[in-house]
Amino acid sequence: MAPPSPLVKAVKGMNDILPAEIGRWHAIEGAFHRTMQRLGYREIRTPYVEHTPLFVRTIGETTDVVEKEMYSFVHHGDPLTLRPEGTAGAVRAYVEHSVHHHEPVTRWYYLGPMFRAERPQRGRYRQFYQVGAECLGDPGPGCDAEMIDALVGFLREIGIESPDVFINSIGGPETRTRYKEALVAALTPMKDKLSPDSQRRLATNPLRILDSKHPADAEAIASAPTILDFLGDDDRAHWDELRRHLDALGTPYTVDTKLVRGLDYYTRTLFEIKGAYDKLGAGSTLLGGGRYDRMVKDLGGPDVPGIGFAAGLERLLIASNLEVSQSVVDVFVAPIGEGTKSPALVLGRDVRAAGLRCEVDTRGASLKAMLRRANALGARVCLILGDRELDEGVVELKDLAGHVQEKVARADVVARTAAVVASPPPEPPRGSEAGQ
RNA sequence: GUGGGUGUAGCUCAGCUGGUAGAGCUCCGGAUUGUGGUUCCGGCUGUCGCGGGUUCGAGCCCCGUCACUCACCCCA
Repeated sequence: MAPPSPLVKAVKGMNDILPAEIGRWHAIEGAFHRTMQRLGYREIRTPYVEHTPLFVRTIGETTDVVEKEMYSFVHHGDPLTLRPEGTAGAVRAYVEHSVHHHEPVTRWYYLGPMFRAERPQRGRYRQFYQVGAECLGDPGPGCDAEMIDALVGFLREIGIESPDVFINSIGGPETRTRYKEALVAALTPMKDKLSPDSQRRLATNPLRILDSKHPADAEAIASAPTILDFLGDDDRAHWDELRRHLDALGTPYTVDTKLVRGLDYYTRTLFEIKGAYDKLGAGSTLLGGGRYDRMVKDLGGPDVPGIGFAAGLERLLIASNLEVSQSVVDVFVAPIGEGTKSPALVLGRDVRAAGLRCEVDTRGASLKAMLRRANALGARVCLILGDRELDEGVVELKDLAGHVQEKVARADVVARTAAVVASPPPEPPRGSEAGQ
């Protein structure tokens, strides 16, 4: 291997997605577009860079994301940050454009890169891609149930066998305050036994202790009070109705009273979907979301509730077993001889005008090399154009899957090529292995 | 940020109790002056991650460092 040169080395945690893999990305992104559009969501694209205080305010000052994972910098005196998640920017846009004046309910989805300076791991990168959506203006819980149900359908559609839904409610601010007090009261006596992280969180962010996987915390977590017991009447009614809707939709779920999130803006409904444990290892959370009824108002907007979710595309890619075609072109044009290059270019353009994908080889390579490349590109048809064919006004049309070749008049070539490309490939010759 | 594992050709990897590098795949060419995918033959690519140490001699042992990776933390 060449000596490592910083010039040709991607930044840690940021990687290239090469054309060989892009087909799978397109497949999942396409399924996501379709899923969300069927639900009446429209795509929004917000900047990758926002003012730092937007994230500090919405995500929370004491969260790990804000404390140590943001790519922040000062540009001409402005504190700016590469977005670590999508909700803050979407809500900022909602408020900035006074969208609530135009419509009572707003359904937006997005997809794109996010940035967090974490230690890279399987399905976890510093520049990573999320798909997500926000529904603003509907307090739920019908909206919540519909979103969860649709996401289960989406995951199944991209080949994730049995997604597991986990839900919880952390109520509103009053519920949370009362619960926090009770939790701190319950855990303080056993503070010495807690992990160092959890001891610190007892003061800063006690809810997060519930999420700890540290063995030292297991006992404390098991004995901790359950937030569902602290829900106020309204929160309780919201929670019960969510469960009724999910039952009506036939969406299986598990109540997980220990489910909390690392972002501070959530209220009431929280959900998480896991799956493909064998492929993802520790990071088997495919998707997470929840309600954030106070964020719009906190940012100076109207008192409008919201709910949203985000999923990591890299993880969906790992979890999904979608197979996609590796074919790059349908047709390959192979000119033989200098004088055939121009006619080959014209032929290629004519073929493309019929809607076919086509590469013209003007390297001047041998016919053998060109056919090899046609094969490697997954072309169905190779159009061979030499001086002989040019003189006769014909093209040799080779069906690479059928292993047959025919001489076709130049005027008929495009139509004939389209017909061959559209025809099913013949059965493999007997004696060859049955394909899987 | 913490802990473990791994760094040998473009890719996947072998390399014995230390004796100055190999296979398969890919790619290129030939067998077929103009016919792929199969077959046969041939060929290209390496500061063995980097730096230092031990040794007559290090891909192999020791130290450091960097990168990758897995787990923790956290999150999608």
